Amino acid sequence: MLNKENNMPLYRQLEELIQSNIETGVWNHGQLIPSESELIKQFGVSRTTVRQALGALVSYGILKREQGRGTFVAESKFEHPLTEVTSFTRDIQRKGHKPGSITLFAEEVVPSARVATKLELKEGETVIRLERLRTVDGEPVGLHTSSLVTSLVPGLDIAELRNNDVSLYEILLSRLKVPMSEAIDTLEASVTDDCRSRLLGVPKGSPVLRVERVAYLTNGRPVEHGEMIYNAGCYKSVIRLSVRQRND
Amino acid sequence: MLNKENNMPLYRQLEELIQSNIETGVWNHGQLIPSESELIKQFGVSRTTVRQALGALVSYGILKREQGRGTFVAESKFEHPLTEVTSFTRDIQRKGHKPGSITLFAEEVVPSARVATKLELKEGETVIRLERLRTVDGEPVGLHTSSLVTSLVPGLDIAELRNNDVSLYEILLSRLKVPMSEAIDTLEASVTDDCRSRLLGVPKGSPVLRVERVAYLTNGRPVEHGEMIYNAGCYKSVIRLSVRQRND
DNA sequence: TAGTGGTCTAGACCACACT
DNA sequence: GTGTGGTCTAGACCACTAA
Repeated sequence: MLNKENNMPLYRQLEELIQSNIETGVWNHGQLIPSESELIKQFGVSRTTVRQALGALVSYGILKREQGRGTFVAESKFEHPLTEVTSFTRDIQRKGHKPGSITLFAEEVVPSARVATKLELKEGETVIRLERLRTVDGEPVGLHTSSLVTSLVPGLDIAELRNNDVSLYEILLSRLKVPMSEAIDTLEASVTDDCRSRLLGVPKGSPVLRVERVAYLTNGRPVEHGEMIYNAGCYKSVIRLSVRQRND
Repeated sequence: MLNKENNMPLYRQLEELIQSNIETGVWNHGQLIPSESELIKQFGVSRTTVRQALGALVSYGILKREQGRGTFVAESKFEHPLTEVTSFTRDIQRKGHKPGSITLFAEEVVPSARVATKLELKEGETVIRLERLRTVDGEPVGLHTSSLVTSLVPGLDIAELRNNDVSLYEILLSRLKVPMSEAIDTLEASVTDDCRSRLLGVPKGSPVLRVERVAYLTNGRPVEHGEMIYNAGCYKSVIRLSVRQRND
């Protein structure tokens, strides 16, 4: 089951194993999973390791713990813990629809002042700019513009980005030397201009959800600036928030 | 420093102590804090306990750990980890502005079918409905409608809610017997209808950010349904997302 | 009363950063 | 090499749930 020689820590392996048991339906939503002591026996690891794996899955909203009762697979209500950065492709697939993409632009360019500031770029630094029309089941729903700091994604092939079937995030995560750690999204309501109305196939001035994103590496460097514009009728953003008990 | 007789677990006490050291400026943003072994000596607890406290603060975005270097107070870039439910009042105050509220409606009512479904109510159950116009520095920016499950907030005084200076979340957190654990927000772009345009002082059909929220107790019961409508020009929603490293 | 998760201890070895 | 955080073990006692 678990492999101590593997590079991946035991708790991480256990985490994925439990998650795959849920995804493949071995354990169903709302059901009790084996107790900590059973998992200890079954996988031959210590309680700390088991609890580290369970704790991570609880924080993702995949499991729920109840003292004295046991650990349960969370109800599907909390199935999509979208406090993680997700790829549009995966997100739409998970909802049972077919994501699509039409690349409008993919070049190495000098960024606008706004993007350069957000990405903390020095004079003369360039970005790889990718503009795509995103579709769901063939219908246009949004416009994505990504600017990647060229120097942080060495060897990224622009021709590869033009391929309409690639997931930008999967390429990014596999290519980056320093891993990505987090992103700040700013969401606001807006209305379409002339050009975007035509691309999205809606009347000029239609409401859209505009999301601006800056993604950071674990060393704190910004690596991507993104702008996502979604047709209001087609796309909502769902976020799971935690309530921190305060004593102040 | 830490009190073993206290009801609050040691790691939780340590967590608050570290946080207060940051808030009072004992440790500054970007600075190194004492190492784990120093904290062990200083507070007379085990490494597990120290790491549990530090781990929580890291997950809140308050601390950053770097292997081989140490643990740092996060830069202010990530100071506001808005993957937590926040009160409008606190949120605006933190940005250095003056929040305000005008109560439009506060009564115990039979909820709409939509709200009853979201709150998983049985036939005949009532909610306490609170409608407020929210202001920042005196200007109207949003409309908040909250429906609280009456049976879960016993002793909640409706007259108290009419007071324009109360923070609903502070009242809720202090009154609930079962603590609140999380909320699901759904954000979308929309446009104002006639009535809302007048209240917000914008032309009919102006873009607004519409947020629908369902808040849950730790036992999984929904306790609040909220609808927040913000003037697009005045309010953006900022979210910090984590990137989960996947190996699939 | 038996079993569960919640907290805590005192160790151990490793990978990594700095000097 | 020394010190840091990352992972892991083998215990312990407690609070809570359910039979």
